[in-house]
Amino acid sequence: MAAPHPPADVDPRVEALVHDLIGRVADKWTMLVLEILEERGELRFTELSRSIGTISQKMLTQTLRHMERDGLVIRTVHPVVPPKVEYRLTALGQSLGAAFCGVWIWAEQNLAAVEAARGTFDRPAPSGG
Amino acid sequence: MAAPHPPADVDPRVEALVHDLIGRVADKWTMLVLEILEERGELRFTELSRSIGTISQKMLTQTLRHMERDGLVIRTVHPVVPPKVEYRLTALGQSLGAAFCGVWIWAEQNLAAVEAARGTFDRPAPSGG
DNA sequence: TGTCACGCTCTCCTTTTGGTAAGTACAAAT
DNA sequence: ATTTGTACTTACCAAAAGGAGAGCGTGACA
Repeated sequence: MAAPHPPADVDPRVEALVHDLIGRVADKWTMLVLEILEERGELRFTELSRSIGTISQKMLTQTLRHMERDGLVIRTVHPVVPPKVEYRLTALGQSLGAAFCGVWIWAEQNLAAVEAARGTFDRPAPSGG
Repeated sequence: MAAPHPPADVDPRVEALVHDLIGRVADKWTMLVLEILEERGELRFTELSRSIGTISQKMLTQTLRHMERDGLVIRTVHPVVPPKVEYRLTALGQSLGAAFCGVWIWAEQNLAAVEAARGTFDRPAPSGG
């Protein structure tokens, strides 16, 4: 009998690596960049920056570098002045975007439920008085 | 016609809330707890702690409290001594676990690809010399 | 009497995260 | 000569994350 959901890791080394990878990839900024690039195709640095809205240059650069290193995005530098650099997803990046799709959908569908739960939790304990 | 992947948010407020929720829920420890509770059902605090292995008491408590607040886990306190507290997923927690399933699978399937990409990226730039 | 177990909670400390602001290179426009 | 625009990079600083370890309450057990 297999586990119902995650295909049970037989190898603990693999499990550790997967956990590590998840920790790296399940990052707020990474997920945002992934989503935007998936929707809009190829974008320049500042376009990306404006699309996200709240990210600092530093974090965007850092996030994009990590994603490039992990093989999720392709960085194309056009040797012009002023500089022009474009980013787009690799096939790997697209597949990760697709994998996260379920989480986006979950978040959209269950936003109200989470907020309701928080409301209940935060309310001063009704101790039947 | 729906968008191919993430069902395009019409409402920017919803989008912002979703981003916030994602940021909260796509946390390393949350994902680990979710996975373990999904696989093993109801567990006590120390069982959970041992299952994860590398988490500190402080972080486990904190993670579980957040998850409880968000309606992802149920915390059952048995009034015995020494204390006995059990945690299990709510339906909401289970659905989130299912949503993350795709990400676990992606990580398992693409671990090698990511490592290969890193190797290439980290290698001293081959400048055709 | 003393120890142990459990599930915290608290304090102290280090590491990491992330924002702001300034600097850089250079061509075209003014 | 000065300004503008792009895509960074660096230095500095504040806040948050997160680990280590002590303390707590208390009943069973030695």
